[in-house]
Amino acid sequence: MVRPTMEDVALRAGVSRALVSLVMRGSPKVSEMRRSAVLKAAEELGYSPHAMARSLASRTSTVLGVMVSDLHNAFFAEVVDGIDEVAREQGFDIIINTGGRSPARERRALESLLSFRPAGLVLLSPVVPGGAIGKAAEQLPIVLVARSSRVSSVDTVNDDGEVGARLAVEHLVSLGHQRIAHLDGGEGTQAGPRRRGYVAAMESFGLAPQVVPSEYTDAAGARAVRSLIAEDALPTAILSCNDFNAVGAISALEDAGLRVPSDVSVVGYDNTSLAALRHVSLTTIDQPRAEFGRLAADALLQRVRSERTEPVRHLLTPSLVVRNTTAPPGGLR
Amino acid sequence: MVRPTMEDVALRAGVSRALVSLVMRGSPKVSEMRRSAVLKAAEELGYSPHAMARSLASRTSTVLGVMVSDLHNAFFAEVVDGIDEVAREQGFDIIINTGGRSPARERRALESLLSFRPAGLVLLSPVVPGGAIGKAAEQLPIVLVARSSRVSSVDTVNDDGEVGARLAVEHLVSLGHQRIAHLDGGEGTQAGPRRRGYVAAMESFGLAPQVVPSEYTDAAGARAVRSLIAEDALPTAILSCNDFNAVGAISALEDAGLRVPSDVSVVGYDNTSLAALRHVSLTTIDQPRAEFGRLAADALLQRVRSERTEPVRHLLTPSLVVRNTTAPPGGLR
DNA sequence: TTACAGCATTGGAGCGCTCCAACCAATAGA
DNA sequence: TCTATTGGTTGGAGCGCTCCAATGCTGTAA
Repeated sequence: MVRPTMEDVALRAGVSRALVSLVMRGSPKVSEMRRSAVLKAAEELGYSPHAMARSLASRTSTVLGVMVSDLHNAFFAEVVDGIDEVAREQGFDIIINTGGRSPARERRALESLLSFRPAGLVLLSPVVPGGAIGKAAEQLPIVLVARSSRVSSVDTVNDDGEVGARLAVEHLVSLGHQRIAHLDGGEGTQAGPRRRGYVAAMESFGLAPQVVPSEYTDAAGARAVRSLIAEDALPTAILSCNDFNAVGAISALEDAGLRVPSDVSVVGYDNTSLAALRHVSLTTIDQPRAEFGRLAADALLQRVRSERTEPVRHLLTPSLVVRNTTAPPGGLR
Repeated sequence: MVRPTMEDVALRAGVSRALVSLVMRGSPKVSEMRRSAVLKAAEELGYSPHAMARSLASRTSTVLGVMVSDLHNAFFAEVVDGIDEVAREQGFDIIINTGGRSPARERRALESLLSFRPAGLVLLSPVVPGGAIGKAAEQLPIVLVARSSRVSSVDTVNDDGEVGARLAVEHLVSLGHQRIAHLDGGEGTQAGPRRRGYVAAMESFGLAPQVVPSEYTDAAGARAVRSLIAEDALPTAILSCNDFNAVGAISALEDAGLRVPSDVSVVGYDNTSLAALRHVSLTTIDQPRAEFGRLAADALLQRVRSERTEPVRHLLTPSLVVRNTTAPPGGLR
């Protein structure tokens, strides 16, 4: 249960502690003979450097902290993959902590992450108030993903929800739809841009927008569709605020004896793994998630290396993924 | 960008560094007067303790490392929730790292986690060879979740796949099914117990087991069903190795013009959020995931506090969740 | 009065490492 | 021959903290 230290390795290799340190950091000014002797001793003892002592002594860190607001959402997993890829390439490690969607828990996660004095922090769709982020940003570089900020010391990476919604509308219009409703995400992150993009796109085609209040869950999607049916206001196509909502909408449509896509077309948003299941096969808007992560890590590392001080605002363009829930409206066939 | 140290707080509060340390650790032997003076100074300076320096000096850690083999799988998110809950209660923090399902990456993640010298480690369904785990177990307490081990210094928490499979078979038999096939998980973790439980349960009812090779994906489930149809060997009920496989199976059945559950019943395994979607509404086997996490954290903390040395092997009992993909076989109605 | 607890407080050593100035050949230049 | 130069190596200080033995106090018993 007790790990060997540099001192032990030095003793065994018959050199000084400082020399072991040089070898461990891959310094070029060590003779081949000593280097191999040190490496051998380290191997035999099962030595590996103590990251904390190292970071304490060097007053630097090779760790990037990542706070994931919700581990249950696979969206973030892919962003983390992107971050990890870039961090690894540049010799950084990442540690993750989760906020469980609750501001209090998130705050604690942030504190915990900060107590490790990482080189920088990526916050994935955080729900803590902006003030807390601004305060943390005084201590280290911070990048926000899927959340905007006006703080100039903070970089942001987001998808362009307006473009995504427009893509969906254009797709539906090109299929011949004119009555297209939007099941709105309400307070949810990114619901605003998606709604605005939908309304703008509809108006640009001279069509009347129909925004239906809803939420980011399948139950909410189903509820919204039932209310549309009850009011006899069912359109020929639906643009949901996300994939879960879309799946709920589809199931309510089917319950009502309607068929997707022959009677009603449905488009989701996010291209979650759910959408790709053949049983669902949902037409949806894809966001380049891994790219989010890569750009976030790049931006962060630039700040860490003090290569840049002006903020960066990445706005990535989403793309349309056509599957089997969209078709021309029934009347046109 | 520079955080204040204990020295700064001590200076401002007009006390010694050691006294600040006592206050920060909530020692009872500090006069109320000094305590509030220190707290006030800390507050004003925005001081928070340096976790690494603390752990270096105290030769202890209040951090638990968690390695998640696959962040994309929501299964682990709930286990992490359970770990987090218990750790927090007992004054520990957790840091997460991910192995991305690849042994090489996982090894690196393990190294990275170890370099922080955490008090202990929870490995969620790791794919690294047992040797690496055993070696790490010489350095700190380790608990394995969703993976078994014979190493006596390692605790394990698993679900009883045999019981789960039996529950599914019993449910189907009670509905009147006699021809029940199992779409097998092959090499996947926990596929073995599930298969054994299925075979044993079938035999205990005097029924002939029908094990069909498959995998833990929806595409594999669909493929397996198509091959059953092609061979004219379709049973009246299917027990899939997991939920994804089940959803794939359902979609292939529907493609073939069969209806679920009136023509064929399908049971999944894992009770993922997918299964709960109304569009899917899958009968499945639920594992107490958060409980996995809680037990794992408890076991780990016992070891950390040296309260126990003999290994613990938790085997949790799963339960059946009946939804809308199972019904009596068509012939009986 | 002295002695002795008991309590709050403090300085110093040390955790495992990095960094720096100093050092020591061995070789090169004059 | 003497002085520089260079490449390799080393001891010591110090990162922010904890822990411990020692210190100064007050209050109480002898």
